[in-house]
Amino acid sequence: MTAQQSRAERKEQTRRALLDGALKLATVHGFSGVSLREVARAADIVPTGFYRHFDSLDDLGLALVDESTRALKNSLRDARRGPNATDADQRLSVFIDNARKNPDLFRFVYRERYGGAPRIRRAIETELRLIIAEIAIDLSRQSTTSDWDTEDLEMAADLIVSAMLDALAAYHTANPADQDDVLVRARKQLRLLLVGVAAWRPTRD
Amino acid sequence: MTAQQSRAERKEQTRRALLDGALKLATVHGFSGVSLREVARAADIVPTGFYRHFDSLDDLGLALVDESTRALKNSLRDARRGPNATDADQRLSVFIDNARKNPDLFRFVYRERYGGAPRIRRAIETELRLIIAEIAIDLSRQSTTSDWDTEDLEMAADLIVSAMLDALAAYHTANPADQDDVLVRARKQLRLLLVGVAAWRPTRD
DNA sequence: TGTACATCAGTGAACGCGCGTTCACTGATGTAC
DNA sequence: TGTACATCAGTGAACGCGCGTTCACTGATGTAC
Repeated sequence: MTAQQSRAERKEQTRRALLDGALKLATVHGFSGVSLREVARAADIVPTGFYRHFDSLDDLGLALVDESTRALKNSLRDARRGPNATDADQRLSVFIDNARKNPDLFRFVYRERYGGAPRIRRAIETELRLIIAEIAIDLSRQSTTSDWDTEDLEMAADLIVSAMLDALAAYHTANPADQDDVLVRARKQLRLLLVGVAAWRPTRD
Repeated sequence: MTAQQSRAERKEQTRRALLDGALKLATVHGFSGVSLREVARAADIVPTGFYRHFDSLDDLGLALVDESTRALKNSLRDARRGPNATDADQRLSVFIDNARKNPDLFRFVYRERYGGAPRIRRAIETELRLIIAEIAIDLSRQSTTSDWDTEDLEMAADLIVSAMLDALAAYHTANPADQDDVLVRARKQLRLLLVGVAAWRPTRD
């Protein structure tokens, strides 16, 4: 071996370039508007070289689902574990700061959640359900939810996750001058949701 | 004039067939995955005939934004005006019943809201803002919101609209056996939101 | 360390296909007189 | 009511283009001895 990088290392680099290129292109016209040839071009390989890395664009999309939902999960965990994690405003700030570091990944989640191809939509829905379950467990530690069952905890967690994704979408859409307003609104929304959780009582129906 | 229908009437019929065909095709791979030729085929005209009705697929898409957001607005109005409109559960039932009558139209709204082409996304966002403003006015009539300003009313209305769209998406995705569970959850979510609105207090920040 | 062979990431030509759009057209519907 | 002309929804051929996928290939990297 004479090169600085092994064959495997360079293959991995190309794979990353394909993933990054596809993610970037997906922000323009959505993932289903991305072509294999475009992605190959972005990664500086010939179209046929794509197949050394993925069986199809759909497969690459599923890899992006993995990466993007992992990033989302980690950001939400961070938000719950950071300093002052008991303060909803602080939590939102940590989450948004994280999301800002890799906007394309987060955009991928909320865009493809409903807008994508069936396989990708389903994969995202599955991952979101896991994230929701995690947040539900977190909610169950609050004193006001001691008599809630799992289903109710998840319905509240679902509301929180969707609201955060919507807030992120609004944040990305707003022009820079309005982004602070979007954050203020998102903060109020999160507070309203938590107030709702504190006041809501399960009913028998 | 010898025919049963005037030229204008038949043109209008073809236009409808184009809109309906495009809407149906959009449920499969999203509106940006729909081709002009497919749409023409669905309406039983030759591809070039399309241009007698729309300048481009994007223009047809904007017409669909109009129709779908109008349907959404009307359903939400219905829900607020029906019998027992003071009962959140009743409201949700009316809304879902309406939505069930034309699932493709409502699906178009939540899919293209984030997943669509830029012009379409922007058009939907504009229409949703109007709907949110309408609901905000409605919220302002509740006694608990007497000291809220417009911005706060809209942040709550925003939360309600997004939650309803998410609930609809979940409803459409669920297999028939689970759809009732989805409705139960949506009902609880709406109640939680309204409890939140009743308990939330504007803060000065 | 040197040689012979295997692996395999990326190449490049070629294919058939559906796409959006142009253009000149047809023939039924509509209008003026 | 009848005739002559205008309108215009839909036609059909043609175009150049980017697409996904096949295939046999090259040459650098890796491995066995």
